[in-house]
Amino acid sequence: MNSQATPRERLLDAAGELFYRDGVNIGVDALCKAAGVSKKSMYQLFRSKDELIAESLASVGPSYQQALEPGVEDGATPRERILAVFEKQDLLAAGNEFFGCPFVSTAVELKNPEHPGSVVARHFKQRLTDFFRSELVAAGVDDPDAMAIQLTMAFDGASARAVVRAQALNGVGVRMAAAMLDAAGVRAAELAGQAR
Amino acid sequence: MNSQATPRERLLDAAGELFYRDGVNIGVDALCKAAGVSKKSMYQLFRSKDELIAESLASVGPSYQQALEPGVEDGATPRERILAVFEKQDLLAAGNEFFGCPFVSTAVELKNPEHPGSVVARHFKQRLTDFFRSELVAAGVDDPDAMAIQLTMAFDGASARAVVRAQALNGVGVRMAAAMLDAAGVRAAELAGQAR
DNA sequence: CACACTCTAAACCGATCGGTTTCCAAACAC
DNA sequence: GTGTTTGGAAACCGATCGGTTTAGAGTGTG
Repeated sequence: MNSQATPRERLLDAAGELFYRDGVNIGVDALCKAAGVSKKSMYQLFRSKDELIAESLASVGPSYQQALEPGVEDGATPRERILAVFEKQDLLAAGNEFFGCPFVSTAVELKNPEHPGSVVARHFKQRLTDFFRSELVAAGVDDPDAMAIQLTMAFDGASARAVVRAQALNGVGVRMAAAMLDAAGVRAAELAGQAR
Repeated sequence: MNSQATPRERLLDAAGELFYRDGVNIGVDALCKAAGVSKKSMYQLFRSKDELIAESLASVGPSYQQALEPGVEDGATPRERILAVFEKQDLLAAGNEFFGCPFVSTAVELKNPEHPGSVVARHFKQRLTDFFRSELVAAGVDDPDAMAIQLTMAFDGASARAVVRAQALNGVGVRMAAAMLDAAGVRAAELAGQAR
């Protein structure tokens, strides 16, 4: 295992997984047991369970983002780069370990928008919208702000569908995004922001 | 209050509200206290808390649906009837008592798709898709099934946005649905399934 | 060696969890 | 009147909640 990782790393890893899989209401005893860390250590490293929720969400955030967004070096078109996000979501949702977007799920479970975990969730959702927006600007669409918001909503709606139906998406998210890009004039053939 | 309602009705009402506002992890003690019903009565009326979750969700379902969907007698066009759903969602999300679609929230919190509450959630989400589909058929769109699914995802994505951002939607959901209808050729002027 | 530091294991705290039981008052039957 | 039923108040059950504390093993450093 990762027994040689520091207690903090083990806690953040276990928390990221268990809060996602079982919900934020899982007990700290089970959490510490899974992480192989004593409660004393946990409460030395984190002020409270709420803080651990927020920090673990912030720690899984970048990797979740990296799992969705294509790397900067990928020379694909904006359309392809945007659709790649929905294709990766399609893959994630097809697994039986999918419980929705961790940021949305956490915000939904916490209910309180001022909870530190909700603040982290808000931040990472904005980053996805920002990614869409920058690609849409490169594609030269008319209203990249509105379109980026709509793509984010399509993304979260697809997530919700996979959770509620407990089924794979089978491309419905990808096709929805593709239809939206079609309607906005972001064709497959055209290159990023360039004529011909 | 509704003290003259039966204990069952009081329980379902209180459960529908508290499970939504505080999450399904709220305790049965708090629930019974809010309903003015003893735990003994509750466990005579419902086999378990899980069953109460499912039955209360099923009991609020129709009213939530009725709050969103226009009545059958409303002589509006399919486009207007579909957009009316998003406009009512916009109103709901503007209130400070909005915590997302109760069906999606419950499914997300329960995690287990076989939980009776998850089954109820699945059922009511399908009914919204069915409503969209029947309107799209009336509007004569090419692929009403796919479009109904996409509108449902737009709806749930808008819900997620309102929750994560803890803000009103300010029409972003309505505009997204309108854009989708535009792209599908469901114009404001045309009447239901009739050539001019 | 002694000392300091970090860490786990586990007991402990009061509160609450889902669920059961006892007791008793009010409402009903006849 | 005497039953019977309904249902609320509250005690009770073992388990778990978030959080604190004690004890002691392990790992340095000097």
